[in-house]
Amino acid sequence: MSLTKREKECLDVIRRYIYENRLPPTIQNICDELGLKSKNAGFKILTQLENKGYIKRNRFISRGIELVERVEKIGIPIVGKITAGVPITAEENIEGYLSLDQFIGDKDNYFALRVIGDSMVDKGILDGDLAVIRKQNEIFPNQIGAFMINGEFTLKTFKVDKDGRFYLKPENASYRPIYISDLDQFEVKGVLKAIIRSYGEHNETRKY
Amino acid sequence: MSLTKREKECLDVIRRYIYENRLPPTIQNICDELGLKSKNAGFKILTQLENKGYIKRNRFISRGIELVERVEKIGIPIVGKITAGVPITAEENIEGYLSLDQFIGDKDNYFALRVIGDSMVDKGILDGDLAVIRKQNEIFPNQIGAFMINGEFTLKTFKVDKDGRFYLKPENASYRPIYISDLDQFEVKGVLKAIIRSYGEHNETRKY
DNA sequence: TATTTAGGTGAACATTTGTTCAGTAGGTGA
DNA sequence: TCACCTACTGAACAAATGTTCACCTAAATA
Repeated sequence: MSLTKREKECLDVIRRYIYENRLPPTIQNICDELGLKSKNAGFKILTQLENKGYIKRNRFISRGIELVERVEKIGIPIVGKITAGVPITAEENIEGYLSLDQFIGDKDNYFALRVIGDSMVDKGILDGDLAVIRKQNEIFPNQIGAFMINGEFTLKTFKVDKDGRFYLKPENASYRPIYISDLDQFEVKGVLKAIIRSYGEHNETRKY
Repeated sequence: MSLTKREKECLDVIRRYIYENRLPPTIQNICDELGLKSKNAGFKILTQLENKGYIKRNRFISRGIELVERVEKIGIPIVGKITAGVPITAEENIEGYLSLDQFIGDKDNYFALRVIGDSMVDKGILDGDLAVIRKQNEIFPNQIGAFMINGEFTLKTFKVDKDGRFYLKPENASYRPIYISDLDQFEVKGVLKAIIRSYGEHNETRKY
C-alpha cells in the first residue's frame, strides 16, 4: 500500500530520530518534528502507518514504535553509483542504509559502498561486497581506501613507490596500477574499515 | 572502575531489554526485572552505572539510557573456539556479540564464527573474518556452511559428487576435499549468510 | 565503636505519554 | 450537492515516567 506525502514525512522523521537518538521517538517528538500542534494528528498518522504495515507498535510501552522495513534504513548510508561532483552521501547516491552498531559514536563519518568488479579479489573483496568506509581526506600507504580519480570513484590500495610517487594498486594481477600525476584530479574519500558480504538463497534443489 | 554484583545485574537487564525490545528500558522496567519495589533503587543504580561510565543517560527523554560499551554485546553471539560436544552458543564458546540489525526478526537463529585459517580464501573468506551463520540442520549442495565433523568445527562448501557422495570442499587449491563416510560423526550446524571483515588501524607512519 | 557504603522502601511530585472524543477545513468523486 | 477522505486543532484524562526527599538495614571499614 502506498504512502501519502505526510505519512512518508512521518516515516522519515521516525527514521531520523532513531538514527540520531538510538531509540524510537514519542508521539510528541514526531509532532514537534512535523510541526503539528496536536498529538492526536501524529497519533493518527502512526495508526495509518501501522495499518499499512510500515511500522509495528507496542501499545503497552512508550516509544513503542518499530520500523517494519529492514532496519538497514537507520544506519549508515550505502552508496551505490557515485555521481561525480556530487557529495558522496547526497541523496541520489544512496542505495540504502546499513545498521552496524559497531560504529556507534561517530556513525556520521561512515558510509558504505557497493563493490563493483573484481579488481580487489586478491584481498578477498568480491563483486557485490559492501565496503564500509570511514570518511577522511588522508590515508596511510598500504591502506585500502575509496578514491575519486578523474571523476571516477574507486576502491583500491594506496601505495607509494620508492621514488615517492603515489599509485593505486588493484589487488588483482590482471589489473595495472594507476599512477597519480599532478594532472589528475585526485581525492582521498575515505579508508576501508570493513567488508560485509551477504549470501543469498540457495540455487540447488535438494537439501541434505 | 569495577562493578558491584547488583550493578552488573542491572547492566545485564538493560542489555537483555534492548535485545528483546529494540529500545532501552524505563527505570520501572529495570526495577521489575531486578525485583525492586521502589523506582528509586533502580534510579540510584543507574546513577552509579553512569558515574562509572558504563552507560550514558539523556535526562531529558524517557528511556534515555545508552550503553557505552560497544553494542556488539546486544546482538548475535560471536563464537570463538568451539568446544566439541558443547552447544555452539554455550557461554564458554562466546567471544563477543555482533549487532547486525539486518537479521532482526529471527536473531536467535544466528551466530557468528571467527574464521581461522586460509582454507576458504578462493571464495574471499580470509583468516580472521567473521562468518555469520544461520542455524539449520540441512543444507543445499554448493552452499557454504558450518559443520561439525569428528568433533571438529569447520566452515566449508558442501558438495555432492556424481556418485551421490557428500564431501566438504575447502575453497583453496592447497587443501583436499573431506569426504564424509558413514563412519564419520557429521553434523550440519548452519549455513553461511554473511561475511564481515574489519580493517584495523594503519601500520605505516606517513599519511598523505 | 562510629561511620561509611551498597542496597534497599515509600511517598510525593511535576511532566510526559498514549489515547479518546469532539470538532474544523479543504479537496475529490459520485 | 452530498458523502468521504486527508489533515489537522483542542481539550481532557489515566497511567507511566523521572526525580527528589526522608528514612531503613546489613555489612564492611576506620
